Amino acid sequence: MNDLHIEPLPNIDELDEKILKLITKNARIPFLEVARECGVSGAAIHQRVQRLLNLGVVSGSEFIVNPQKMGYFTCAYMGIHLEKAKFHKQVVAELTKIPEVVECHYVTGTYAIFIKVQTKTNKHLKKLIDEDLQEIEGIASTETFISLEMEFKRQVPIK
Amino acid sequence: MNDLHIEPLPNIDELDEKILKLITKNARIPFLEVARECGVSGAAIHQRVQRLLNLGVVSGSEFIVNPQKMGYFTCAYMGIHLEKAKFHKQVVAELTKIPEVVECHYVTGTYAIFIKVQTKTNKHLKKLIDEDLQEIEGIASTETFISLEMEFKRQVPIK
DNA sequence: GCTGAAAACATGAGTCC
DNA sequence: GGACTCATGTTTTCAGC
Repeated sequence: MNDLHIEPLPNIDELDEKILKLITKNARIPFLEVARECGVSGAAIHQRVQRLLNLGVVSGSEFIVNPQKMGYFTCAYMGIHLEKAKFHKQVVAELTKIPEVVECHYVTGTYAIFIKVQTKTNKHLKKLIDEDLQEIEGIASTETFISLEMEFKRQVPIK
Repeated sequence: MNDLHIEPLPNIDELDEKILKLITKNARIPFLEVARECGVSGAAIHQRVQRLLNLGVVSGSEFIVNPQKMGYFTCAYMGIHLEKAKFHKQVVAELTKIPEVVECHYVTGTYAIFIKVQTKTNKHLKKLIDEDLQEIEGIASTETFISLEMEFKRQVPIK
């Protein structure tokens, strides 16, 4: 995001929506199955998906890892206070280097930065806070909200 | 999660890790390509992925929608205070019905519930707060952190 | 922007260590 | 148990409309 232009939204027709609904639930669904549902050829689906990728409407596909099965049992959100706003960029650069930080947002309000972390245990989280986060130059303080359970997670509504 | 047992972690060997690294970045990568990278047959990859699915190590696959391209320009995190803890379940049930609420966590600390919302505009967010959230029985108050920019997002580290 | 056909790939069954 | 081969159906590409 190096410019402030507002680009017009891509035209998404009903066929695109139908395709999106299917492929956002299962990235490896056979395109022929999508094609049959939509009453067009498999190649048409392939072209549409390619177009949606080119437009940036979909940014790719992922297999979703279950953190718990990988031994990451603690999930937490953290609000970060900075000493000065100008530290923002370098703090984000440092946060990027910590693999347990899985999400990072520039926010307004009480905090300057908001992150999501996944650690193996609560002890691991404590270590991350004390040894990694508090050592980053520019971070004044942090506040932690431990997620005891993720109730649900989904994507933006498609019409 | 209806029981409190701690299950042993699945055994993930180096081949599994190599596979995970590839398919979590691109769910539609040809398994034969993965196979070539790993020096095994395509069927072996297919079997391994199937096993990882059965074990729950991966919970499926998704094409990732870019909210901005769908006209959802405002992203916010919200902390929710409840009048009483016992309202928890019914509040979550109500939140589930609001499609703009894309994530919902049961948390400890300042808030009882923590959510992520995607709305088209700030005005849409205001409307959501005033007309939807504040109307839910059991919600005492909410606090909003608007994300001005998502700096990064990734999955749990795979070794 | 869609179709149809050909080459590359995914998937499942059966087989061999 | 885990990987291989083979057969069938799917994805992907591209010429043609």
